[in-house]
Amino acid sequence: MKPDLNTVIQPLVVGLNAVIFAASEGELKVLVTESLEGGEPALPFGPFDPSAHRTFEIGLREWVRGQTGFELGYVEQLYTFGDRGREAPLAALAGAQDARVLSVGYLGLTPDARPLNNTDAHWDSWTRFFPWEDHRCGRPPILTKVIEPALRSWCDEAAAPGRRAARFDRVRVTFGLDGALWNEERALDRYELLYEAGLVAEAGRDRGEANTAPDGMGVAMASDHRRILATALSRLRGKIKYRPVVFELMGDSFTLSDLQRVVESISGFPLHKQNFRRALDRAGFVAGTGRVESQTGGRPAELYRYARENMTAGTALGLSIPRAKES
Amino acid sequence: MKPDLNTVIQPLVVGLNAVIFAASEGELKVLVTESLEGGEPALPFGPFDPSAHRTFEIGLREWVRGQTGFELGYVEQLYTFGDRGREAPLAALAGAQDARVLSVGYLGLTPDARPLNNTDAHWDSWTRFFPWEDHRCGRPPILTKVIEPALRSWCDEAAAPGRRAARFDRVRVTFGLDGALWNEERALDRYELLYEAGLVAEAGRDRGEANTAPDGMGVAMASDHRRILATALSRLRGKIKYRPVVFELMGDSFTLSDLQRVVESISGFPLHKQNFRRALDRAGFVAGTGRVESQTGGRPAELYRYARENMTAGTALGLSIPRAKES
DNA sequence: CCTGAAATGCTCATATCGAGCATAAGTCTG
DNA sequence: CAGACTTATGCTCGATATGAGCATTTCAGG
Repeated sequence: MKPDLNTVIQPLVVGLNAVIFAASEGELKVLVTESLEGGEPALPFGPFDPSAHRTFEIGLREWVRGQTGFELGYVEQLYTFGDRGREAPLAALAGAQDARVLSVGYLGLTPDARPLNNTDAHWDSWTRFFPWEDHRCGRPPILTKVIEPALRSWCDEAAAPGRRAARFDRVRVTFGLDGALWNEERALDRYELLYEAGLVAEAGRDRGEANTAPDGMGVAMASDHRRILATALSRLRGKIKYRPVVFELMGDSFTLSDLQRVVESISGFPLHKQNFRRALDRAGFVAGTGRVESQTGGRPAELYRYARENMTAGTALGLSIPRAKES
Repeated sequence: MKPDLNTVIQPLVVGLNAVIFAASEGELKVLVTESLEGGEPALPFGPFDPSAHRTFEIGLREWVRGQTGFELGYVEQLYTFGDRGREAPLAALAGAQDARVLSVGYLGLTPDARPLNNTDAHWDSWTRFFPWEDHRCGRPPILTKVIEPALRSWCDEAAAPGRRAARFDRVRVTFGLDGALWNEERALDRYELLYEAGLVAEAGRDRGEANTAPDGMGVAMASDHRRILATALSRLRGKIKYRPVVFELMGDSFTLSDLQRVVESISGFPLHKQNFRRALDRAGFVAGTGRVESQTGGRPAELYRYARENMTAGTALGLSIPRAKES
């Protein structure tokens, strides 16, 4: 159990992958770049330069500032991805075919999706990549029409009856079939299951086989970037429930409906408006500014701001997400 | 925003640090090794060999199996630690002074703390490293007598009044002073704050300065291992609330009091026995076996087992932790 | 001025939580 | 061997939170 470090100095490439979220017009957007060869959109990737950066986080912030000109608010490490096989496209691109690529994934939040200059990156709604995760207007048809039947037959493909049952149980819980509840935080599990079942384009691509993914299963991303994005979405969906991180996505002042729309866009579910407000009220997260926003189409809404000063009271630290009835 | 991988091929050393928890006699134990030079206990460290292991997790499981002879149940990635400065002790030991050491921290759970053969590792209660985190017999005296006064004067040391207030707010929330609640999941925040305030021995050591830590502040660990352990404890404390991971620490059958003692040992708080049982009941986590355990000192307790089959029902996936009244 | 749209205020049944009382079934002690 | 002690287990009760929906307010536009 003694460290034996000499044996592990190897060609390793370490980079940072950032999932940077912003909100604009009540939609959660993610920063993606379309420039990579192969035509697949990718997450921004930044080299980690050990000699220049004392910590990952400092490296990330600096690189984002340099590339996009804006400052990241909240930053959190997601996961370190190091499976063999994931590196092929990137390593080849860098002329380092034999290197193993590790990437440390980070989640970053920033208040507004300001236009980006001098880059090939742009803001894109996450729903483009995970259409089955957006239940704001009811259960997405793709779930019922395509995914469920495909997953059920994937279960039946398993050889042993025991494995069939195990597969089905997993499908049942992750996708909320047959009475189980859909848990929005399981976005990563769902993506991984779809990948295993060959229902997303990356599955065939990574094995060098034909694409078995049905239409409408969202846009594939380079390397394992869609998995990283799913990790970020799952993390964010969980996090907003016990930390007031949504406010990192809001501007200085916002209406409660704005805030609700952003939370709905994150969680992928419609919320019960009155109960959402009651929960906000109880938590003391927001304070009215007195000013109003009149461009609402109805009664003007009061503008609120994040009540940072109340945050130290520290009873409840998260948002409650009171789901509205289905559909 | 294009990847520029050539610049990042550098002397990087990547290893795995495992925080392996087990429960014995109702106490949460962690696997530590005392063999490193310097005399400080350390977490088990395993090299990550990219050519041998397809994924981190496979590498970790194999290495733990080889070193200790037991199988890890639940495994979860914690965090990737890569701050400059953390590597000095390890890198020097490996004769690679100029290398940057990254380590991917993992949390592993295993049912029983079986004796270890052929290693210098042993099981140790986590309370040895974080005495201020154990509130099972009331608020630890060290908090009131040593930590609180020291932190308050650390706040006063700040130059600007604004910084003083900011420091104090942070102390207040993390340590639950002046009406704020103690949140057991903030174990990492508390350790980091104590480190910043120079109240743990690692703080002075890492800066090459004199030790300013008071007595009774727990045992220091090599490198940043105590921080990694704090990360693991925080993660585990959070996790048991929304995933039934405690059962990975229990044997095949156990009494409800056994289970409660383990949860109390993890969370560091006494639980309300009846409410704990009610919550277990509602969740359907356990099923009676009919057998009883008579060595309880009182009325014999029924032996229960983890009801894995109910887990797929999937309404509530975590344990509720009904705290008992303070002291 | 009337109507539609959204914001905001309030009520009610139900589920959950924290706390404590009561009873059961063993061991230990004199 | 009875009574004390210890731990397990069952049950109740009030306070609080949650899900759902009704009612009212306040604007823009015709």
